[in-house]
Amino acid sequence: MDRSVSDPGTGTPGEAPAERRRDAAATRRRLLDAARDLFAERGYEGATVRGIAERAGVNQALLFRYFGSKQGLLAEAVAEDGLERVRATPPEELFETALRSMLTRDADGNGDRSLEVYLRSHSRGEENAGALRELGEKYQSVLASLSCAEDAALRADLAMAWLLGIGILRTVVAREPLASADPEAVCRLVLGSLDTLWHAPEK
Amino acid sequence: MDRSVSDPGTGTPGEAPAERRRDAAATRRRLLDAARDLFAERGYEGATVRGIAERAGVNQALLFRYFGSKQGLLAEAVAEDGLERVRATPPEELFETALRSMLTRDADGNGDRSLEVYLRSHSRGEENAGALRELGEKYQSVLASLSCAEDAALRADLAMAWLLGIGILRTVVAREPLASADPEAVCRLVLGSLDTLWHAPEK
DNA sequence: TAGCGTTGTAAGCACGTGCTTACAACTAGG
DNA sequence: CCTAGTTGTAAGCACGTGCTTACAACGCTA
Repeated sequence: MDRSVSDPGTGTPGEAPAERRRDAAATRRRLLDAARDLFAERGYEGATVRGIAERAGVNQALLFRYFGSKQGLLAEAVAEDGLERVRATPPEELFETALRSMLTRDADGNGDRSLEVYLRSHSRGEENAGALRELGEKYQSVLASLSCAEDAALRADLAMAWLLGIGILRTVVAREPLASADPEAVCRLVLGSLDTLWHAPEK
Repeated sequence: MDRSVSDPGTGTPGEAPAERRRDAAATRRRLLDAARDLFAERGYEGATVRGIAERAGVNQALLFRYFGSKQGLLAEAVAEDGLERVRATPPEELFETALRSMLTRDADGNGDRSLEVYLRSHSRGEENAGALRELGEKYQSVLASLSCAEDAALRADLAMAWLLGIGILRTVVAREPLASADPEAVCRLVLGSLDTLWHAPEK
């Protein structure tokens, strides 16, 4: 994983590690970034290895050299981006953070696309379910901690379902008025209803 | 399959139109049914024309004779099943009806799969978005009539998002405990939170 | 500078896909 | 019975896919 590179000699010895013409670590990164974007935009099946390699500006054979398979690439991309956010966000903020990332178009290009990747990569049977399973379970356990009801896990699933559904309607169906709605307005509506979900009596 | 044949000619002349050995209308039906099921189970891209024809017990060339293309088949299947339900269900019952159909495994085989088809057929760009657009808009306009807020359409989108998200988590991710949860318990939680959604103040 | 492992490249393989075509088998109308 | 149109069938085409392989270009080390 760490494939770190040392200073090639004549390059500036400072922080900027002087562009190399042949840099395995750099092409790995480019592939990872391109994969994350394309998986989010077109789904796992819709994103082709040729497309990913092209967006990364890299020969497609290198994709298989560094990640073994398309699934391997997905697994590494999800593990890197998705799990990182879940780990770094306080539980009580996770839902709203994820919701906002779903609602914010990637104007500058970088938001967290991990949930979009998640929801669009479950297509083919259970082939790559393994890679996504861990991310889903992380979300579930964190969200479940927000309700003290006995069926907290079920409520967490329902919350995540809403997250994914909103993602679908926005990014793949492009449904109006949701797609262009003010994120604040959506947050207000969703978070209000979610409060009811968390605190509803057990039976 | 069973393609049993009765005697043509001497058959019962009553209402039952005596099975014919070559029956265009019947094979159209079989194709339509098989398509609805497979689109729901594997998604539009995951369902192959060969798979559909096989499940229907029909030569795949006939699929193209009767429906022109895979997209034509999808359009007709969605129009027949999905639109019919929206038209036949009272507005105030539509959400719960759809939710229950999402939560009820097709033990006997026939439930309404139109929403599953909807959520799993938006994959490739906007190719077949046309066929699905009408169904989505129908749901939206009916659900929007349940709230008298100015942003009723947005709230309808959010409600439908929840529906689709629950479908994803249940049928494609197979997430526990949601997948095996008691439909009644899920309905109670979701409908309660949805009530908050419909009646939340505008700002 | 010579050698050698690492990085990048081009071409292609095997397979699955949606769809077409040429033809046989059946049915209905005369 | 004969003929014409309808229904069913088998084979295949063109293309896109994930993945492999054989090879060239490069850069570090000795």
